[in-house]
Amino acid sequence: MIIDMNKDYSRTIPTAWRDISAIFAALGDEHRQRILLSFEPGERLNVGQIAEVSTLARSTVSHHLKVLREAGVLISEREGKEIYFRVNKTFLETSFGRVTSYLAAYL
Amino acid sequence: MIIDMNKDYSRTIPTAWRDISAIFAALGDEHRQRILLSFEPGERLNVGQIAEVSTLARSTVSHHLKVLREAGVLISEREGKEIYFRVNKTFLETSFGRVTSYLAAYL
DNA sequence: TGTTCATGTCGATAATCATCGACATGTTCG
DNA sequence: CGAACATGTCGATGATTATCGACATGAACA
Repeated sequence: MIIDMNKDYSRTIPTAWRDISAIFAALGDEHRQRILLSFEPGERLNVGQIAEVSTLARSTVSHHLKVLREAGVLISEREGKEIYFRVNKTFLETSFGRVTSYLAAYL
Repeated sequence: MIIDMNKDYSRTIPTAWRDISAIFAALGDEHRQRILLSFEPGERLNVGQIAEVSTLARSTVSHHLKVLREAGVLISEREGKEIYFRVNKTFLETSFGRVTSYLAAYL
């Protein structure tokens, strides 16, 4: 049974890292961290609310929210005129869990 | 007793996120991910060995290793002419652990 | 000491990303 | 339908980062 061969740099990134790499990239930015951390447990915030407490222009916040959503960190759902964001806690937990397991087993 | 006030964007990033934000930034890059993943458990690699399996110039690899070292992901130790890198597994485990705990408690 | 080898650093250029205001889209409601 | 509002998108500009080759540093060893 073949396990991941290390040493060959061009091999595919292991499954455990697929999701997490987008998360890393998304959360490598401080503005996006602050956006994530501005959520309270179970809370939903719309773009206006997030932009309001931010120091950035609304369109810039919108951009960061897109990055966070595409990485799976946040989930968006339209509600009338507004679009509410919430933390994808389950996804984050399983992703970090997978990475922690991979770390323990293979690094 | 005051806990972290959310909603105020300019507040300081919580302690659990201090270390991890540099890790996120460091591991947001695919080249740096591949470097990390090229280590086998307990293995130590020198710059030449890492550069050899990489597609990048040696000086570029050196740059990425610096980023990884400054983020605490890798530890370097000189041994004669060579400088060996190894994964800072303990640091990564505790950092990911803290984030997982914070995630469970506050998001 | 001087040569060789491994690595770090520097400076220039290229590539990527962040930021903004203006405009487009889509929703509500009169 | 048309006005008002919330959000997304676009294009331009500025800022940050990646990348490389050339050179500097530091260790081993004849």
